[in-house]
Amino acid sequence: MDKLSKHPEDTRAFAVATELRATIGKIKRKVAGQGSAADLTLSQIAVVLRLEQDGPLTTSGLARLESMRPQSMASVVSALENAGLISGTPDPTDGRQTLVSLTDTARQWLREGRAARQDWLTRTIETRLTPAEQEQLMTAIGLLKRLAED
Amino acid sequence: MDKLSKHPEDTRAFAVATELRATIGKIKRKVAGQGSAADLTLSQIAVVLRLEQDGPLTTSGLARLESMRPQSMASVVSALENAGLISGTPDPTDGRQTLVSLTDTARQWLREGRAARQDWLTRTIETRLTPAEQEQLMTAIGLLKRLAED
DNA sequence: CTAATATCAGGACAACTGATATAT
DNA sequence: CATATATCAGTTTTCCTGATATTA
Repeated sequence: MDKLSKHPEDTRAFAVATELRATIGKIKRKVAGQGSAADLTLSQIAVVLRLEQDGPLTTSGLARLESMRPQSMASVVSALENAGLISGTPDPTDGRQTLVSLTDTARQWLREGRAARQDWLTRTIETRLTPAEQEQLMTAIGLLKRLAED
Repeated sequence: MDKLSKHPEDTRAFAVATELRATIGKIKRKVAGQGSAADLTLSQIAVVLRLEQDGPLTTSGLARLESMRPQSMASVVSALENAGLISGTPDPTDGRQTLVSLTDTARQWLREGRAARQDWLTRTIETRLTPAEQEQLMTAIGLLKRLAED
């Protein structure tokens, strides 16, 4: 086979990957630099969102789903617990596990989008992108999620 | 005005922002976890790309363009210098400044996409997205860049 | 005994802030 | 003197690895 010779698709994917890497880095810095939504980190927001979609999970389960070590997830979870957004209850059938779930505070926060107007990223998406472009971006986020799986 | 009442667009932008935050965090961890392209960090790749597009720049100029402190950019620049991808020459007209530019090695690296086939992100984009989806993603990256400016 | 979960301890990295020296 | 650049030093944040206890 000539798998080692140049393929146009290869270079295209490389260009997309390179641009993506550079842009993700910059956005992440921007977001971290601003106060951001209710002062949650990217990982913390990911956990809240995950619990909303999938229901109660253990720390290890969350770690697997978010491509993170259980020890790292533990600190994210404890930060959210201190913020009153999640609470853990021991699993009655398995003494090792602690099931983590959203508090009513967290659900209300999500439902009302309370932090939306103070959130730099939300404001920027609102002001710099047309509604059509916002939908385009949401579709692309679906593609990014696919890349992040496995 | 009723700017404080609920606007459907607000919640939509907030949803996009929340999904984007969560997904960016996960992708960044994935990319950092794998070896990645020639073992450059996201910031380092952003700098190489920036120099390719805009030509030689000072450390402070790069910091401004990438939304980073000059001190932080300095360490990125020195890492790239050690890797032989950029070189700095003192500005003859302004003794304070050092102009940073790409080496031939870096240009060749970009031109050939040499690291493409060992690069996790490139491989994943190739295998998990159709060519049409890759173009869709590239378009969305343009939108993300717009968000990251200013 | 093996596997999975949680947790404690220490470390690496990339960004930050503050302070200082130098050149314009 | 005011401004801009570069750099030194210390800190924070987020994630990592390694080791240990506990439960299934």
